[in-house]
Amino acid sequence: MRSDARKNYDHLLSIAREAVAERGADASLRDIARRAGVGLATLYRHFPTREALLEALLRSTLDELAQKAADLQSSKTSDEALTLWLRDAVAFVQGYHGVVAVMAAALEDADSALHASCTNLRSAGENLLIQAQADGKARADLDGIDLFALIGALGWVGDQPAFNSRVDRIMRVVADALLASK
Amino acid sequence: MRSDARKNYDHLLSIAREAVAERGADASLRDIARRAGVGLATLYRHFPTREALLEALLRSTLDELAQKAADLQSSKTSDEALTLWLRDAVAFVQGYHGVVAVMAAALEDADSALHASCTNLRSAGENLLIQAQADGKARADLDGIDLFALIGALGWVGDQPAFNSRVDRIMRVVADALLASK
DNA sequence: ACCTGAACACCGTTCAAGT
DNA sequence: ACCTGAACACCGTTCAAGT
Repeated sequence: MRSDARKNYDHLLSIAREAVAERGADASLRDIARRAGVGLATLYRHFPTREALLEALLRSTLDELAQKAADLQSSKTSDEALTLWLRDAVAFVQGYHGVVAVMAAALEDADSALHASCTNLRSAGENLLIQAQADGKARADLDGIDLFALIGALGWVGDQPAFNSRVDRIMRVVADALLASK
Repeated sequence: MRSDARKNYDHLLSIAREAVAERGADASLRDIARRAGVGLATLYRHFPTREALLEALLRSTLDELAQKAADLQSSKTSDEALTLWLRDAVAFVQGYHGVVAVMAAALEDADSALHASCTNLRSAGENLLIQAQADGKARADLDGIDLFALIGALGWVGDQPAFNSRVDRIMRVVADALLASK
């Protein structure tokens, strides 16, 4: 990449980070380009789709979250690991309004720029779930996608101003449900 | 209302019903007016806000759902009533993409056209929850707003194509969590 | 190789002008 | 009393033209 292009790329990404934190996953791309002082087509050149932009923004965080699952798995009991990771995953999802809907779509769309990161994340959570199930600590009738859906649902709850203050409590209810013996 | 106005009103409402069923709660108002063969300002005259349109669309269904809660309360045991009503509420929410986010906002906004219907619905569910709690059949650490949030969360799950097939299962998990003894 | 401005086809919302 | 068309300020996406 040419150095002027690199500079635009980095600057766009940092402006986009602010915009997505403020406005959520469907922040105006036009506005991001404008605030970055760059032509709109330049944004499209670097990030051909919204998913590509979000992927560049979130990849490292998503990878860390997946890594965290592996770490917990080797350092905690399976039920603790699942509970603690759920808390981390929900905390992440809370940080970016609406991003989890995009991630849910990416899970099914192999062409999405976010597909690999999301599949990786699903798989990381799935491993925790499987271990807890094998230990008889988690409900046997759920899989990794259900776990992803539950995290997404908690993200949605947190995105609603009316419910935002209740996320922690509702998350505990969900955690209890996951870890029920049924 | 003049008879030509009444005709426009009714026709707009029936077109809007189709559009919202197809496209969800943020269906294009412009498109609704166009399909109804009416000027856009005519739509705004009859329904000054999107909430006003949704209210006209959903009021009777929402009232029925609240009534259903009362019926179940007097005909079933408290835990059965809560489970059955949850199922109905989730089925409703599934029918209209994104509508539950608007309803969540309306719960907090006393000026919203949907405020009364949503408060009424929350209150109906709350009664079922309180009864079940009094019978020691439901978790004591949740209230009517939490119940509303859980229904909304299940609506969100159903709105994601990747998760849609899992709604019933996840709803059962939530129901079990609600009815846990904790 | 990279960038820009303008174009196209959409929105929601408001308002002056018509009957 | 009711309706319409046009205007305004936004979108996302694409593409010819510039350096």
